Amino acid sequence: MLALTRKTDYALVALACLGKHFSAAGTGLASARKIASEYSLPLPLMRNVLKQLAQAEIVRSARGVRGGYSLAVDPHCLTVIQIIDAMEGPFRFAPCVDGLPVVDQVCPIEHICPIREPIRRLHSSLRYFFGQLTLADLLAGKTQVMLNPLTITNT
Amino acid sequence: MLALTRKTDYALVALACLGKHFSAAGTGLASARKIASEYSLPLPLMRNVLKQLAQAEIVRSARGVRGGYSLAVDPHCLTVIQIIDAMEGPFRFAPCVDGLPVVDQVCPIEHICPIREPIRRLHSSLRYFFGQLTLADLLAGKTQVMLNPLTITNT
DNA sequence: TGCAATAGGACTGATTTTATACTATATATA
DNA sequence: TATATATAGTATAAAATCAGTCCTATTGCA
Repeated sequence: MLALTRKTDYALVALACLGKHFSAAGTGLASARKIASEYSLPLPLMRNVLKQLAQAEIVRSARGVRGGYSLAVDPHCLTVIQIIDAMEGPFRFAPCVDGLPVVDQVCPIEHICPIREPIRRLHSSLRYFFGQLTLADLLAGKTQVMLNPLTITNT
Repeated sequence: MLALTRKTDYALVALACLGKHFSAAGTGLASARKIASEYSLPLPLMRNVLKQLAQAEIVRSARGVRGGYSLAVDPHCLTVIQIIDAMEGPFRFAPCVDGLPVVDQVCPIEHICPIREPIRRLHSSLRYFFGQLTLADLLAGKTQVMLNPLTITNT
């Protein structure tokens, strides 16, 4: 299904929450419990999501009683593709897209596949698009993100 | 996972195959067996894929000995979103996107969700993008499809 | 120093995707 | 008209992914 998973969804919520209170001083610590309750999301799930984001070094974690998570990077530098990659594994538009971890193996019919090139281009375009889009863009409430009417040029 | 399923992948291959031989006269009949063997894809799968495309009236079917499938619509009019919708159910960028069949129910926190609006906009943008993109675009080997550098306008 | 609150890691159950099989129906052709 | 070949529909099994739970380790604080 060409859709984000629920975990990625939760990750965006959590990061949006942490991002709101972000400053250069590195403030904005919040526990999984706090975030989950603030948005009425299941706590165990939110825990897993934040753990995964910590492993990807998108958030920093602090253990212990007054522990929690905080953004490890500036929201202007954190792109949606990084978040997707962290939560779902490397983004791929289709099963057959080349790039690091191809699902099974190399496509056995790549030399005659009629959709290989178009798929490859769409993959690149989408990856570029989500690689440009930052958490800060999402956070700016008045931000209108738009894909321009697509350009089709004969080259 | 933000990716097309394998079935959609196969559907694109099949449609590309049928589209190559498309003409106003409505030629280009090919059986599931022929398409599967031409691209070394599992026959039972290709059967299911074509059945689904037939139910969505994207291809026409002809039973019997010299039967098979042919495109039911001009490749210039068949959009990628139609193909995705037919194979995977209505496209949605995230689980929480509104539009017809929301996954479970209405989002219980929509009034405070920090990512609702951005997600909604991305969903619309992507849907528009894939709704503009036709099979003919994919088929034209020299077609370069590009998302323009995204535009962020403060409104 | 014990307790309560926190993150970390491993594990399990549920859902979706992928793939196959079987039966029924239609149809061209020998 | 018998037969071979095709789609239509339905059911089901296997695999992969996703969603959710449980237990352990760490740490601040009374």
